[in-house]
Amino acid sequence: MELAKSFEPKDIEARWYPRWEESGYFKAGLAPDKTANFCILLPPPNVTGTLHMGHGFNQTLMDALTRYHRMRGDNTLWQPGTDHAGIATQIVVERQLDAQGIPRHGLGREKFIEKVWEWKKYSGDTITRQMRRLGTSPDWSRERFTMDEGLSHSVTETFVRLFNEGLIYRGKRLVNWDPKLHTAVSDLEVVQEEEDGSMWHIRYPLVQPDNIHGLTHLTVATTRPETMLGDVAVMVHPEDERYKHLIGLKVKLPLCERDIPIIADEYVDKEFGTGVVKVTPAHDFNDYAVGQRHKLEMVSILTLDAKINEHAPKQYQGMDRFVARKQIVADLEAAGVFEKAEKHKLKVPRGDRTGVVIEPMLTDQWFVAMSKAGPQGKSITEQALECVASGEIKFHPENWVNTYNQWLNNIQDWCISRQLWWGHQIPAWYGVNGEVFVARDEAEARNLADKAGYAGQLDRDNDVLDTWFSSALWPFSTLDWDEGKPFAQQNDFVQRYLPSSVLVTGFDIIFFWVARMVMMTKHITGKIPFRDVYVHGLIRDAEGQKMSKSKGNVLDPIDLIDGIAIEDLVKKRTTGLMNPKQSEQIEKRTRKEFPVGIPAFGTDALRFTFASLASPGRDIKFDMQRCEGYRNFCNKLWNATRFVLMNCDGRDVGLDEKLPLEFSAPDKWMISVLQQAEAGMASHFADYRFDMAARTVYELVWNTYCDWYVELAKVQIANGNEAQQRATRRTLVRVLETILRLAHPIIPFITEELWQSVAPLAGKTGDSIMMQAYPKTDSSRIDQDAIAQVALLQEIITACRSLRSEMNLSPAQRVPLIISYGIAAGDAIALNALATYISGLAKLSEVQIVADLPGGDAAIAIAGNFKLMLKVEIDIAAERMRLDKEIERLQGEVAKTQAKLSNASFVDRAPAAVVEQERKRMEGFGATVSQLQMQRGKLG
RNA sequence: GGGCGGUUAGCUCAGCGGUAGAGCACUGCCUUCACACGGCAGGGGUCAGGUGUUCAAAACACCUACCGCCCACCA
Repeated sequence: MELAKSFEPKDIEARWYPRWEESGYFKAGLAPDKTANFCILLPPPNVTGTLHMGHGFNQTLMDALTRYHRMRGDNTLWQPGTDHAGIATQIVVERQLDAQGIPRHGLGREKFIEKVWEWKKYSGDTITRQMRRLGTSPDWSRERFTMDEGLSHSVTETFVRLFNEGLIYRGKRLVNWDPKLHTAVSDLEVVQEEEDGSMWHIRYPLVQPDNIHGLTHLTVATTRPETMLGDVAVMVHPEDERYKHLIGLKVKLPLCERDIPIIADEYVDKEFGTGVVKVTPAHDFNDYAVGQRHKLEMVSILTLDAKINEHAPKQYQGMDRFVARKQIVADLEAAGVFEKAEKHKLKVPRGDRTGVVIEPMLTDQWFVAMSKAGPQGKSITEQALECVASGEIKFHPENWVNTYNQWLNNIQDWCISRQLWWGHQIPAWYGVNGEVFVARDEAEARNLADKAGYAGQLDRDNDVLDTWFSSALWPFSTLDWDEGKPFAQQNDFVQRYLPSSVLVTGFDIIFFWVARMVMMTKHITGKIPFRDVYVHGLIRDAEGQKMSKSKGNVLDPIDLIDGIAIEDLVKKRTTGLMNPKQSEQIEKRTRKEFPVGIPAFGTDALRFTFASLASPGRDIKFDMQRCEGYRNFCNKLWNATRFVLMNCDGRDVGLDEKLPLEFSAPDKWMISVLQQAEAGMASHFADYRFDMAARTVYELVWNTYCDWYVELAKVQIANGNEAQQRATRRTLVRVLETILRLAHPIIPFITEELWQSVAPLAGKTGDSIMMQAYPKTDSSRIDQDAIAQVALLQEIITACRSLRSEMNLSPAQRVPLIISYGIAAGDAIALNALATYISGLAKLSEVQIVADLPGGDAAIAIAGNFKLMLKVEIDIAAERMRLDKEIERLQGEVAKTQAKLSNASFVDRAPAAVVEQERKRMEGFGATVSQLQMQRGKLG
């Protein structure tokens, strides 16, 4: 069976994935003989559509780890699943219904949820199909969804337990309200953006005359004049000389004609604005706190869709908040109490999903008490901080601990109720008089009600939980944790895989998800959710921009795998836009960036790209050219294998251990470098340095194996005796087989395909590379002598090739080389052993080894202790110049090392090895310079 | 206001105390019997600036400039 001339990934991928999956290779083993466990939780993708590049990146890294540990022989579980993503999914489905002219409310809750489940099926299937295309190897038989029965059970149990522990409570609080979605959102779902606005100065007339300073009014400054309709006081700093005598008096609230008190509060900054602040407790978080302190009334003046309500003067009722703002400013002006408007930059809170301005709104909501001590005597926040402080949970890179701690140390209670339809309905039932019964189901609620002496009707809370509430339970809910049992009595999977080994995630969800998993898992199970948190950067486009539909710069990982024609790409990017006006610009940009579309790179090339981009840092610019480079790399590996098979298949590759083997220095060198690469891979995987792992493989395959070893092996096969040829073929095959296993976690498809042909020649049996042992380094096979010999060989060959190139010799033209070993006659023997290699790789007609170079004009180079002379006609003037240049460069080096060595404190204080190294360098440079100068002298 | 990153070859980025590196791009030569998705040889950098620490700094410390991100209740 012969390999195709170049690597064509498509068929290979289509063939291997189903075979792996059907063979059950992805299944989490519970082999009793395996003691080490490895587990990764897939951050469940939202069922809002399809996977994007970020997922592809994240999943590639996890799959590499999973395959690595599986090959190492660990009991390995990669736990897959998807997230119902409450708000996000509801928005997607609503938008679809909208397009069909069906309003959500018209449909009714039950029907709507049916529609969402239909969508969930579609999206979930798409996601798992995409993951399969990426070659990921999670245990699909354990796939979970956050709204599965089992996981929903965990949600209810957790909610009830936290409620009973007093860690979940309900209350009327000021919360972030999204007037478009009609739901409360958490602090994290609000983004503060700096925008241009105005600061309006408004005069509030004093009710009583000011006998001391003779003021007639107080001027307040506000960025939101419409909220004045809900003002219940104005406040000043208690020590403010301008106003302190007015404290306790009243001002008249313009437009409303209410009298409101002047109060004193330290919160006021005397230097800012006018030093007088209006107080609107129902529509501002600061004012809410002030209101609490001063026991002020709360006047809510907005409806849930942010229109002015009945608590405001008639003329404003029903007006949208921004319309009302304009009207109010105009009315204030007319009333003569408007002083001025100044330009002002302010932070505007917007909903992260809708982009509309968030309104602080007084509503009944459920909260998790973040800082209240639970039954363990500590708050869940304290517990979460301790898990990291104690080192039980480690962040990689470490500095993310700061971010984590900082957030937890400033945390507010978590608003977990959402006024949505899609999600886990809150397990609380209400009596007609406001009685609250939190229970697992209605029967239990009834029971509680009976005990409390309430026999009336029970209505379940309509709200659902924040989607992150169920995500926070992911580490144990997916393992079928049984809330009724202690850890020791939990099932085998919990025993093995809680905590999991590592969480692989982007830094954007440290707060949303990572911290909350730690809090909830620790509180409910007593265990940490994972030992390591590997935090990676976020994939951006080639310009560093976030990829988003509205920017039209989204790339689909599948399009990089299969390729996509430009017309299709344009269509994909311009359909379904929220703002169709962007279409033209997006099309223009897309055509400019991808004039001919995207070629098919294949999964392996994409995965290799992801791995090599995984350097620690924040932004990762995705450059398609890199992908192309790694596609080329795959092709290189493919062709190297082709070469090996052409030379070894059907030949004696040393399978018979009784036959003699004669290993050369290059063979031993290759095996040595392989050991070093194996050690490198182990440490790179341990450190989550996928970039380094990819680089190690790249260099091993391309620079070491292909560029040097294969070329040297050609010489050995052509010139060696039987035992040497056998050893060469054996080394070629076995090193290649090992390389394939080393690379498999990153590039699974090509390595599997090639391994099938290479493995038998290497004496390996097995159905799949993914079930083979991962190569482990054996330092006893590192041969320093061979390494030194090949280094010299490379130096000589490179020097010859440089000379050839400088002489403008055609690669086909074979010329004679003379090497002088000078005074060290012993080196002649070593040289003799290398002569055939030099001749072969430097395209020489012959290699003469002599004590001293003959006279005559020729091209000269120095390598190690040897002088090399190419016997060719030379342009004497050019050769003089070349030598002068080289001498000059080397003299610079000599001067530099000389300066170092003549520095007494360097010689005294630097480690001896460093000094010795410098000395050697200088000697080397010095010797080379004098040799070259001699030659230069001959040229006159 | 607090915190965290970044600034290294034209581009994208490694390196994070001991001779400035890779990939891509660029130049020259080559259809050499694995690979033109290739081979060989090259050009290209006062490692943002400054001050320290050190025998030695791209790397460590401090400061400055610019870029970026996260958190935070200045109306």
